[in-house]
Amino acid sequence: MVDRRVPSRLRCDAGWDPLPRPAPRTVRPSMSRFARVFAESIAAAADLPVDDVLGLIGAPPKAEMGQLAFPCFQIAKARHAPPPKIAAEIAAELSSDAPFTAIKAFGPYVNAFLDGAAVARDVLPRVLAEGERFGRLDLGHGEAVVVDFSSPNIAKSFGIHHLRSTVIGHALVNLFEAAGYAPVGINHLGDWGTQFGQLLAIWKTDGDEDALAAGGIQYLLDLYVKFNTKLEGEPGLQDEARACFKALEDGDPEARRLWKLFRDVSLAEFETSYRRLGIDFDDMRGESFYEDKMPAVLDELRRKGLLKTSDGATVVDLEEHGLGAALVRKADGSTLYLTRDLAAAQFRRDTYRFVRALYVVGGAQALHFAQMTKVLELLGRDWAGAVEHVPFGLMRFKDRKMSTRKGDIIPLASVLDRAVELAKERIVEGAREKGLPEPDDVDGLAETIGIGAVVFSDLKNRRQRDIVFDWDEVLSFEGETGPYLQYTAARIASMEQKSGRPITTEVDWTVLDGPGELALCLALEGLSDSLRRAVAECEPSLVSDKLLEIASLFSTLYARRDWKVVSDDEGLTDARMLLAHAVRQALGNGLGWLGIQVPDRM
RNA sequence: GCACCCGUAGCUCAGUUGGAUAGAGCGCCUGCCUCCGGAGCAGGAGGUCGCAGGUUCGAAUCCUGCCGGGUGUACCA
Repeated sequence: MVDRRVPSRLRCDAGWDPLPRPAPRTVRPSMSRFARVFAESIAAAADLPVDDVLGLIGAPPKAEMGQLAFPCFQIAKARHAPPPKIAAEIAAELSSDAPFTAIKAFGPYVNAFLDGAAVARDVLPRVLAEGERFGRLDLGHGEAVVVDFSSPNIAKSFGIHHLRSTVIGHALVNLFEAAGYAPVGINHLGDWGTQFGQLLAIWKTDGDEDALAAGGIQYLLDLYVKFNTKLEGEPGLQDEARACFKALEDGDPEARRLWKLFRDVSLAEFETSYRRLGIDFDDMRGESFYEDKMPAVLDELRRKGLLKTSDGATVVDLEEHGLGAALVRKADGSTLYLTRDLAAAQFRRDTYRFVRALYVVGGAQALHFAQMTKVLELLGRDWAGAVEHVPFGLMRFKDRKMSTRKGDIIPLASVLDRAVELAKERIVEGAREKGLPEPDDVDGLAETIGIGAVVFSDLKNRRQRDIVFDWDEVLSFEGETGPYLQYTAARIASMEQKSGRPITTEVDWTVLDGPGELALCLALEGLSDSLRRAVAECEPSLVSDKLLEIASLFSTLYARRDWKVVSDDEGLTDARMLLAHAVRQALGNGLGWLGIQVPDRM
């Protein structure tokens, strides 16, 4: 079975070096187009390569110090002069033409002040024109990237611990799509393996098809727990399980029938959760699909002299690479998940011709993927470097230790249900308090908001961190949460409806030259850069951060007494409405990439 | 033992391709609904960036060694 999250207990004497990472995906953390203009003029003034300058440009700590900064320490050192002196000299040579209003030295830095009107005139029409395409990139040129994610075990319930792989993987699929790749979302279902034998073994004594039909996956889970309980007093049961799995492998009709039944029952429940999360896989092959493709892999390994026998088992010795021994066949002749993953990797390569193959799987399995990549390398696959484990931290639980063997899991559905329930209460309450009519589709809205909260609570964290599951945090709608972002967008949608004026770019840009508007336009401009970094690092939280920044900057403006979007001044209204609309567009696009819907009211 | 991940405010986390006085959210305290939706906004208190060295004009960021937590380390997946 392939449950990617279940801890493994392989043994390996030596440690291992992480494989060299594939070539860097990006060259520079490119900045806005304005940074480039700034860099070009500095490069000319100081006689330096533009790219070197661009790499050094950053943002000053405060808005009063401008929007772009160039530190002079390095050239000062090369030219044996004090940095402030160099900065002053460069600043003196630069003219502050548009889009800059001023360029001046601040100690050892040369800082540029951008013209808010010029920035707005540049950014906002693009947002309007590009609409849903705003922020997207063409880094991938339509090349295929396969993303293996979620990959739950059949016959076990879909727990909260599956959330991480599922939402991170889903976000990555969308992010790669937005960056111009052709992603293929793959759900590598754990529908094969020795644990199926356990289920079949306990079924013999305790199985009941009516109960299965009624209880669904919960019943299978109960059986699984029952097996483990019974095993303690009856060790022979393990052999029985092995025999059952053997029968399944050999095509015993009754075993196959039951296996298919278990599979269908489980899939039905998984589909419900996937549908709620808006996830649609491109490829749902289970491990069973690769059964007949493993002999070819083993054959090739043997032909290339990579196999060794060790204690009856067949292994690829990776000791010299610090990766221990990779087991590809057990002493009893049956295969392991490494063997299946090797067959699957080859199949994916043949089928999709990917340029990157991602595995969104917990960090606990780093060794497995390192071994897999190394074996592919030894087999001479020139695409081995494209195989990439995208690890994420463990989900732990606040109060208690969770044990799948005892059936002690929090079903994902119950977390979603609770979030949706709270969202519904909030909507109804909110409508009453504000004297607004209750929305037509309260349940649909609650679903969008509740699920948005759960999904974002995961995606705002950097992938590799372990996260502690905390109901209060996952179900929070305030602060840095999905509902906060949705709410910001919903308020704007509501204004657009009320104003009744069409969004236009025929506006007086000078009314948008305040520091708040400028910061906001630069944040909007930065959305695609967050996307660039997110796909380079397989890190959705980079987009989450940018969205929070955009929403927060807009909310600050919005809350000001002296800053109303809709006013008697039609010119001002049109300009601010365009800005607000751009914010809504950016939030909608970014949240969409993260797999979160945006309602137009809440 | 060895390897990998993590260690930043009371809590949850940004910041980690070296750059200016280390930033948010939650919680706590103070304000803000005659005015576009308060799921919001503003302000305050709160920090030896795990510890100790080192490199550097400059270190939360890079290097070394420790400490703490997590994970992995051959017939489960």
